[in-house]
Amino acid sequence: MAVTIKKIAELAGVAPTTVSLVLRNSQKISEATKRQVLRIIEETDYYPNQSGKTLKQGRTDAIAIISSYFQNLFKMDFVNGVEQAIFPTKYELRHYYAQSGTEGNRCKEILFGKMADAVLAMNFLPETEYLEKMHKARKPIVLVEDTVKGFAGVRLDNFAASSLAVDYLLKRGRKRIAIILAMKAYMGHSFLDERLRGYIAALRERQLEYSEIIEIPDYSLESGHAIYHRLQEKSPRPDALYCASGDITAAGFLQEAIAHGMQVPDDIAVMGFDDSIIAQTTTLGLTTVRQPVQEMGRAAFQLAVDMIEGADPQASSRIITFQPEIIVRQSA
Amino acid sequence: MAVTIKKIAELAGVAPTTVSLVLRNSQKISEATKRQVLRIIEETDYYPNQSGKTLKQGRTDAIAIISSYFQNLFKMDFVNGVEQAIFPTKYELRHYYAQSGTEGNRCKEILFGKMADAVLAMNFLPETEYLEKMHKARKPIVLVEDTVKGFAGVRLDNFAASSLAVDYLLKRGRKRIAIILAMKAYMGHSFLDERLRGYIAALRERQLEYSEIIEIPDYSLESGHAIYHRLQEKSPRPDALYCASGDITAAGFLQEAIAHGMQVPDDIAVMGFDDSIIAQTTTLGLTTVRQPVQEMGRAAFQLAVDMIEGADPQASSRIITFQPEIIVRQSA
DNA sequence: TTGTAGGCGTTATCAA
DNA sequence: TTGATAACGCCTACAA
Repeated sequence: MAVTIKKIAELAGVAPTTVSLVLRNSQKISEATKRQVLRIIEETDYYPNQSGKTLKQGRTDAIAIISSYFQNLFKMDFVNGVEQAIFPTKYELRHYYAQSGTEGNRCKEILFGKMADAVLAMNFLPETEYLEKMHKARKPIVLVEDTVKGFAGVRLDNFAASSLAVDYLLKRGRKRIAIILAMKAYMGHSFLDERLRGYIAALRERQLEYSEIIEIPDYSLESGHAIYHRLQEKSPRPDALYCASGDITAAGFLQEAIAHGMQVPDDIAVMGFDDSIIAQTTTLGLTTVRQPVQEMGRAAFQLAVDMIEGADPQASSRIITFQPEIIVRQSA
Repeated sequence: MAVTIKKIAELAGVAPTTVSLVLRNSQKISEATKRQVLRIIEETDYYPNQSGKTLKQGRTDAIAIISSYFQNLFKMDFVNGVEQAIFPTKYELRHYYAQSGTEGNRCKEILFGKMADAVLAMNFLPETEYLEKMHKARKPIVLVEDTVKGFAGVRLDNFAASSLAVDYLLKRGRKRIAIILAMKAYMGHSFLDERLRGYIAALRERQLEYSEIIEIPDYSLESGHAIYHRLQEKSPRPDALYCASGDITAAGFLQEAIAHGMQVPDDIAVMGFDDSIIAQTTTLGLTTVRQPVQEMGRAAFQLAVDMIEGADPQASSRIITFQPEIIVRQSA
């Protein structure tokens, strides 16, 4: 049998209430009693049972992060940010995986089943109907990357990101800029559509005629390799590659292009997206569009807390937009 | 007020017990009643409160992962493995951060406070006294990377890893092999000591006279850059670098060395450690010593479950050792 | 300053 | 096949 508050009370010759108050360092308890009780607690390795507490208080002091993939670099950086922010607080982080398509249901399970006080929804977009229901039930949910007007979320200004990238490449004297997109763009991820629209708008604004959209199946290294071969079909060939599909694909392209004797950036300039650790460690430094992912994680956590604690009635519909930034290295 | 099992019972015109049985799909309940109850559950968005369940059952069905850093690539891959293994089970994963030095206490808090049924202890080594106490209390704890005889853990055969690396480099005709180590090696991480001992033993066995230990403060990219400059002081210079400090430092060295016109691997061969995503994405492919980190994560989870469920009395002292493997790319 | 009592939502036991 | 009751460990009134 585990040590409970009752046993501590018994051993210390006080009532359970007293122990409870001591644990929360109440002013109402005399120093002598406190010392006595704390000694017993120390000796018996007593730690309060969290379920009892949770059940009574009706809250878990936990934040859930739900995603339909296990781990990738974006998530790693994001979680890193969340953990930094969460550590000094009373909250803890719980990770839940949800198979693609079942995420909305998982959210309900977690929030209604009191498995967490708030949810950070990564990389998927629950139907608006769901979101409405959550709002009505006052269940805090923060959307990450893909956001919906009227619901809390953190996002990058992906439109601006593409403008930045195009402008930078033009300034570097490039004339034929191709954009690389992962197919997923067409599977309901509005933030990827936004990158495409930003690219098109930027070209139009600058009155450029050349445009080229290269689609790859996913944002893997292999898809990056494939870009090199896809390029051989194109005429005229682009002189710059804007890998809106992420740093990994850019790194993959670099490997294949350089292995085939291409000069980067002279023959072709290459820009990545994200500024993940990959962009920092490619042998030829990768110029990239940076998203402040850790900050986004911290902000998402803060937003969740604001919703939980209800301090700020605006929080539940606040969308925090982060600005991208070009990190210049050698590849462009 | 949230929907509870009582309310469902009331709406369905049955007793709470019945609802509980329906939820667990008991054979004892008639199909008609089941259907009726399930309809109500569906309609009301009822999900069982986990704290109630936990409190009653005395278990959380959660596994905790505790570490004294937020996220890095090893942890990312490891967690990935754990999540793959955990998903199809009833368990869930909770992440806890513990400030360096406070990890043991955090373990107690988590296990005695019923915050999780088992702990995966990453990257730190609780004192043996602590471990004994946990054993006595039958609290499952699995050590990751650094293990202690008599207590459950997963580890890499780091000694063999160094032998493999040295042998590979010798076979490639290298004569002067230096090992790179992060200072942390001397802060109580036996698995890093083991890499050093493996290196020394391998050199001795092959009767090589040259040996060189280069210490860097940490396993960051910048420390990798610094290696290049440290090399300038050495005479004779090594013709091979075994970065036991990890892929990131190897990638850093590659950047700096190539930027300064060195030829890799002709002037100097470079081997990384881990085979993280970094090793795959350096522009010049990084030859490296692979640890099967995801498998280690899966194994750690399984070991934890075996301990929780008590199916295998040996589990609580089982150490699972994984074998390293050389992944050949271009840098060595 | 400390103690008593009741209930949070669930499940296990036993009875019907 | 279903229902009543008690209990898990804690916290919050309220009483002493």
